[in-house]
Amino acid sequence: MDQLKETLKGHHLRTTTCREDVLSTFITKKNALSHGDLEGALGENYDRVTIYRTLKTFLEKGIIHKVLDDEGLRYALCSHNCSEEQHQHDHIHFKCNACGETNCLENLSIPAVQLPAGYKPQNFNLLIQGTCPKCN
Amino acid sequence: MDQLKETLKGHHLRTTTCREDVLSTFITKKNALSHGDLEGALGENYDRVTIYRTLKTFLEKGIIHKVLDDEGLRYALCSHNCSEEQHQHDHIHFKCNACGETNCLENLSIPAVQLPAGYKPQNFNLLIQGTCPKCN
DNA sequence: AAATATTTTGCAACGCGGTTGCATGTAAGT
DNA sequence: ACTTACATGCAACCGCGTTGCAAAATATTT
Repeated sequence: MDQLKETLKGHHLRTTTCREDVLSTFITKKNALSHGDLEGALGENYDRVTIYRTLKTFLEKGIIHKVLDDEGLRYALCSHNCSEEQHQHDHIHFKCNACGETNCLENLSIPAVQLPAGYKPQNFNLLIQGTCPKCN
Repeated sequence: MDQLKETLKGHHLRTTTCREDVLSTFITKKNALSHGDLEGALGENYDRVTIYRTLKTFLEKGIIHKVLDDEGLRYALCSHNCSEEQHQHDHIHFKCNACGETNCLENLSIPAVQLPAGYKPQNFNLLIQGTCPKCN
């Protein structure tokens, strides 16, 4: 059975060509994508709104996660298989100021931070900006 | 001489009532503010556009900085006197999921992260979400 | 294989956040 | 007080994202 269909079914989603194409785009381009990126790649075939809705359902089902950015929202594949119930919440992303790409740094964990008394942290989001290996 | 006027002059800005009021709002409310927050507080007196432009100039002059958020852009006062040339770039912000407030954690420094080879970091932005002391 | 129930898509329209152009008003230097 | 340079208000506009609804596609049942 097709890999894409399998992933969609695993998250209790009907397989449609739009969902397959969006998922496929996330897999081949590995960096974080904005709605505009996807519209640029697939906009000929699908309506803007459909892409928005696809992103929304993928978010809800735990297939992708939001990526914080200083200039707009992006999305990236969840590494460990997240589901609707359980979600891996800590992320480190690196944004290259030269090429503009944002990538997840999967294997890093966020070091402990000494919070002042009374603060109860639930999840962490670290955005590091600089120059990536390709642009050095 | 007035504190507000002095700060504005220090950053080479003309003193206008709008700038004084926006700056004053940032000082009294201590948390990060969105444009909407400011419009709610001062909207009777000033045009939306003027508030946008005030935020933009404050950003450029180093009086405030952007605060990343999962649902929209906010701004907060720069702690150490930043200027147009020099800017303190590392920030830790805590967003309370209960009351919705976002605050800068000024005295913390971001712990070192072991980046893969080739990545050259320039600045760090850490967003921690959870529950703040007031909402515990 | 055909019929049904359910979900997804496309289209149009809308709302919100933010920006730009331009004429008027205001602050600061002489 | 006069002048110059900058700041404001207004109107219009753009882009991102959402919603309602009818038509199309998917999955399920017989």
